[in-house]
Amino acid sequence: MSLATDASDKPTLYKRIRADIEKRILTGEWPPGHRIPFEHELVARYGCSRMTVNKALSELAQADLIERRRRAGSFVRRPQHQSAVLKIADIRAEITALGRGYGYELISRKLRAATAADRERLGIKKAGKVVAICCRHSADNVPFAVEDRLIDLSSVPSAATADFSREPPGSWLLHHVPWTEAEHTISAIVADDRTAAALDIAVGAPCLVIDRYTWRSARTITAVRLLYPGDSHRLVARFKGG
Amino acid sequence: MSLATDASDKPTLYKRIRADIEKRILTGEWPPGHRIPFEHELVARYGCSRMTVNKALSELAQADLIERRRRAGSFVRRPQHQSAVLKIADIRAEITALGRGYGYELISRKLRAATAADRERLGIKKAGKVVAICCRHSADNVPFAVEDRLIDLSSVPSAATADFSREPPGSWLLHHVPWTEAEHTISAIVADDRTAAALDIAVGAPCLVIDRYTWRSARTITAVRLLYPGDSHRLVARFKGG
DNA sequence: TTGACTTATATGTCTAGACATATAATCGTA
DNA sequence: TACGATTATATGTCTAGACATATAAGTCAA
Repeated sequence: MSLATDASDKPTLYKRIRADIEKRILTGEWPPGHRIPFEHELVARYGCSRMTVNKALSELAQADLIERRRRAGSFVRRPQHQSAVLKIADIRAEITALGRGYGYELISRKLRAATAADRERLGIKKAGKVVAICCRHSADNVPFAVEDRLIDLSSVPSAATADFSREPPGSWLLHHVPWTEAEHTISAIVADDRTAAALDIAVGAPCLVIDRYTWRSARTITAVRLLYPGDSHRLVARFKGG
Repeated sequence: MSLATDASDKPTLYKRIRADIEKRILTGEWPPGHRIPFEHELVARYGCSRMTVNKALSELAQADLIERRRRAGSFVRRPQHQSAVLKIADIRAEITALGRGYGYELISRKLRAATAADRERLGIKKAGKVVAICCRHSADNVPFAVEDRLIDLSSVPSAATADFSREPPGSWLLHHVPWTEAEHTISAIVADDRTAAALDIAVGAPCLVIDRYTWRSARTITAVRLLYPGDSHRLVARFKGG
């Protein structure tokens, strides 16, 4: 998410070249398929060495804004409408970023041998221990989301002794577990009795559901289901053609 | 030392350096916060010039895998909170990809001067004409989603004469409008009478809502609201660190 | 017309330097 | 001890070249 045309920092030459081209692409002046000037033409125009131009173009290519073809030149890529970047922030960070007071409440925490249901949810086969956590996040004392999480202790042994009564498990994991892969499934349900009570909404009110499975090198770390009041919470996925 | 994961294509040196580092990060060998070797150390290890090492590190920085700090060195970044790639395919393509029969039905199409509500929805101030479209997508003759769309004709004049009785507006726009930015907002509602009838579900059943605003260079092109039956449709967002 | 061969050329990668600049560390002083 | 000035150093940017390589385009023969 990097190439914003930042006017704040002093622009170096290659950044200016990159920004110039980016602007022409984004405004539609150079539509998809358009051949952008050859490196040697840009060298002449900006009066710099080829490496400088090359760096600008390489970054645009890495960002999928242009496509470079040997002997043929560099071309503006077609927008790829089928993907968008969905930012799902850590809930505490999300609420804090909104300038609202973050509240956290641990509802239950159980350490147990994985049941058949646990194993299925985590996609693991061997027996082992898990931590099951249920908690609630609130913003300015209004329920924001309820979280139902399972952590595989064989993947994250230190979660057994972590103090989740103060720190939300999501934040803790973010700081204790290195790079991961994850899959999110987003759906909608209507609130049942228990959910309605936890979120302080009416039974039958819509809820947004995010199921997230996180793993590292083919090993499931945690499975979590987040329930948000559907009419008040919104997930925003920003997309920039590419 | 490092084994090439793919022996098929000949890896260049800077790509090998980048891959070596990336691997150590992804496996957790170099956890978040870990300082990776200085450029001059990598220069010594790989026996190349500093520019070659610099190119590898710059790309890793552009991909947000590492953070570079002057005088201090380069450090492994924390996983990007939870940014995920959300695949929102063109609905026709999505249904076809599932091997199901795609059905499309134009419910209404109106060309009108933008009302105050239209202008607010599109975020435009000046008066102008818009096309309002309501349509339904189905898979194997089962309602899949209803679409409620507004297109700003001052941005896309050709939409006035496009034939939306055969081709869904989403597909049409994809092929006729160049580079865009978009923002998706995902929420949940319960079906009202009209929605329930259109989707052939019960009143009060949960629905997943996607509101998408598409613009080009600060100019809104189209605003669309898609309603899916919440218990049958799911959005999947896959995420991979880096 | 078609296929095989040749050539021209734009990009891909790399070098061995250079100076700029932000800042972590150190040192000196109040 | 606290704070301001100095220094050392890693990264940031850039140059003027070099050779490699994929491939569009042209050439020629069957």
